[in-house]
Amino acid sequence: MDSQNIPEALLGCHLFSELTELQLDRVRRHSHLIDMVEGESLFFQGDEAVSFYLVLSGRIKLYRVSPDGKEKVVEIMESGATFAEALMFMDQPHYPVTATALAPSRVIGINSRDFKSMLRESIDTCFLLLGSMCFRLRGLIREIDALSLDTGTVRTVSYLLQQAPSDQDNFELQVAKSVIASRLSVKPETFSRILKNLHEKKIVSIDGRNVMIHDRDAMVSLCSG
Amino acid sequence: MDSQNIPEALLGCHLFSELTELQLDRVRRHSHLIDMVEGESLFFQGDEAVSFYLVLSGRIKLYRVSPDGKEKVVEIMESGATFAEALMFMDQPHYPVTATALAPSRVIGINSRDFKSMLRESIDTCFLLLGSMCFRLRGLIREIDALSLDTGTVRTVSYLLQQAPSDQDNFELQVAKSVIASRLSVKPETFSRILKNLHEKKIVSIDGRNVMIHDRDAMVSLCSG
DNA sequence: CTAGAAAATCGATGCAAATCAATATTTTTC
DNA sequence: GAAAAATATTGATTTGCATCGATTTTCTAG
Repeated sequence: MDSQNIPEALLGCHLFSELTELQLDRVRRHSHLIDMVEGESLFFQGDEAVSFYLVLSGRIKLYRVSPDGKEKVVEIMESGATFAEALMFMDQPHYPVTATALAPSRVIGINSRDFKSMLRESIDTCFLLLGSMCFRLRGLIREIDALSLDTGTVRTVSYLLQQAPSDQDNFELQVAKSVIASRLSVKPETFSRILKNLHEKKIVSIDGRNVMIHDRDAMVSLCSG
Repeated sequence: MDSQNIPEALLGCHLFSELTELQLDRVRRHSHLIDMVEGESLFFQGDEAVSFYLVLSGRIKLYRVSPDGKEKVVEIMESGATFAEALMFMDQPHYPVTATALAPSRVIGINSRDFKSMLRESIDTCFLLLGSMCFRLRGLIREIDALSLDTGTVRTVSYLLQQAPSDQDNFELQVAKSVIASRLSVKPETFSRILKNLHEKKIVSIDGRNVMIHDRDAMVSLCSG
């Protein structure tokens, strides 16, 4: 894929849906395609934020590292998702997280400065961006809720329910358990024990990355008290 | 204060600083002044979000209630702050928190729908709003950090440092300890014990709502590992 | 296919914070 | 200024999760 194809990829993305052909072309000229191998990092926490990103394929984990080296996965971005676009509006933007590929991935990097100047000509896109930031805010509030009011088990069950296709009880974990554990703010050992416990209670079956939900009702009731 | 004075109050607020006289006037016509007594609620979690708010005086706590009735204070809004403005950009906006006055308070409620339509004519205000949402996002990420990586003691010390005027070691807690405890996601009992512990270590003195910082360095080093 | 590395699991133990229960203190109200 | 109500503190106990160390299982590269 050469950069001529970037506009097509952009077309599929909500955020660019209100742009004119001319504007899209301008975005394209200030974008670059990046192929990443597993383990490769797009940027590190604290780096100056010059671009934001759209995931075309693969999976990128966004995580924070505390002063004493502990890491916490904030989010796992999949195909179609954009990230770091909110930073455009900060005075001195620095990435608040590190972005590392969990699998071979392809992303488009878009120059923030240029995109921002273009935003001035598309109030509709501005509104889309506001909408997506609002959505993200809501997600973070939920996360805070979960961290302060729920136990690790409840967070785990919510995660499984969220991952499970609503009409199917059998599915595969898309990322390593240790990554999920970090995402849920529990240690891998604890995560393992929680899954074992759910297994013993015949609520789910776990076989490697394969998950089988046996008792959805029990899971739902676990989440709501 | 009658509603003629609303524009003046608005002028002091960052969010309205880029509006023309005409636009400000339009905001005024779709705003209403609300006086609240302590304990009165502006809206409840789940209510349809028709307005956003600017605090003129007093103090408003924003908190979430879990299905089993536990409550968690997300934020305490003080004079000059706006809140719920992000919701404007949601499809079916419902307040994600309950807003209750902690003291007699005066707020301005601004109709979201109207303000949003006006935003279309002020891209600068749009950008301000994007900036403030970005700022809020950053705050929430920090909060998640603190909840998943820090202990209650660290969160407490951070809070005290944040509340303390930088040039003064003596200050007063502005809200009830139980509210602060909820804000920090610890039980009141635990908060009390943490303060006692800090006192025993001669790091702070606590006398009722009066706080005296003795060892700022110790506090800073507690926060960074 | 196999060796080495990485990830996941398991058992034992320790610690932070919640819970339950009782008392003390401050604030409000008449 | 006393009684009532709301807040805050203290003590004893339990719970959830982290930690550490040791295996076992799964992945991956040669």
